[in-house]
Amino acid sequence: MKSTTLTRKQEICITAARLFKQKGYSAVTMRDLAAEVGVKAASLYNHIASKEEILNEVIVNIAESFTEGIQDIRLADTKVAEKLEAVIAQHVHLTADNPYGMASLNNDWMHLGEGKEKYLALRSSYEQHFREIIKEGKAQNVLKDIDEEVILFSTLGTLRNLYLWIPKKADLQRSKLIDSLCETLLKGVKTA
Amino acid sequence: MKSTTLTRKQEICITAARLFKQKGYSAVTMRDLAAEVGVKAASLYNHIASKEEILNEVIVNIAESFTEGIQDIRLADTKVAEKLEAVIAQHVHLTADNPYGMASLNNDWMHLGEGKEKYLALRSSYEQHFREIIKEGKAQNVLKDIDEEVILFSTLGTLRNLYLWIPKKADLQRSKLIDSLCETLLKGVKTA
DNA sequence: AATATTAACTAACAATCGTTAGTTTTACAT
DNA sequence: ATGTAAAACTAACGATTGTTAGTTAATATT
Repeated sequence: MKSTTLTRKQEICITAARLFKQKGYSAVTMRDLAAEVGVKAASLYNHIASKEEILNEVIVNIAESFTEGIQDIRLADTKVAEKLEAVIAQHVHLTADNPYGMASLNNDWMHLGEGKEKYLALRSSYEQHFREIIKEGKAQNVLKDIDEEVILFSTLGTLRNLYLWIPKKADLQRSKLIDSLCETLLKGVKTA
Repeated sequence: MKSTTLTRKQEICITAARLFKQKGYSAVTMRDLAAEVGVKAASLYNHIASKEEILNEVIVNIAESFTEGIQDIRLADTKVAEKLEAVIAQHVHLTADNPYGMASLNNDWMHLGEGKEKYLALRSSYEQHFREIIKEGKAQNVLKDIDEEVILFSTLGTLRNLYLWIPKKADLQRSKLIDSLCETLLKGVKTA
């Protein structure tokens, strides 16, 4: 049943993510969502088990992409500087592909039920991989001797907010954006 | 009636901000809030007019502090580099003084009713002042020729997330944090 | 001590919430 | 054409929402 056209369930989840970004998970009712899909609320339950399952669907997939991606980057046989650029590039790409989902991931993860532990584990793992790359950079003297946590959260802080302005700057090409972010985010922490 | 001890209304708003950070405005019920204050839900209405008024109280005050602050910074008779550092320092101070309120400001402003326009105007004004400082910096060749919007949102992205990790790093002194952030955020965009 | 004000309480309201049950329509394979 | 399964519908449920009404206890003022 793999198809190029969207499953109804996928359509529901994509629409839900867009609404979640606008008002937050708790403020979006199943009737809101149904109206946006063009259907009555009860009909949604032919495709999904609960409101919470939608949130899971929206968040966990992205979280997995991020964590798997940064793991590959970290283990790759490349220089630290390239790894850092690759992390930034991954953030731009995944965010541009799904800015609404990123909003949910950032703001509504606490409303996950069963999946919350899994999400938190993925996020923790992501941050740990990032930290290790930074440590490697400092050990090789590629990065300045700035507090690791400051580097980590300063960089992540910017990257996690990408979802807020990538949609506004549709004209801004990804490659240009990645270059600018590398310049802005990395020049302050690199030694050379 | 000015007093050093907290008004009951202030206590309610402070408690509310803490809950809003944990679960978001929509997911916090008046009964949740009342229980946390140690009172029944109906009693809250002896001090506040509505749930929405609490959100207004929480958000608009901070937004005003930010906008007034950056206006003073911009108009001050100091070098651009010092202005940028002052902006970062203000963010650290206001966030450390009220991390819960900052969370509401970032995530729940869309649930403002009557006060939403005012908030949006304040935010727009804040960003405009920031942009002007950046323009000044580029004109004086203090800042590199990077897209203004990238500089603005990259820096703001980090600063707006401060509320998430300042509470976790209580040991990290403000002055040290400000120095690290100036180094991390500004070295990438400054010419020298 | 008597009075007025503040702030707590109980009880309940209308509205809306996520969700379920039961039924009808739609679409497709035979 | 007929039968079957997917997906839409209407109606309603119990729970919870923000809020109001009416009342009582505590505090301050006279």
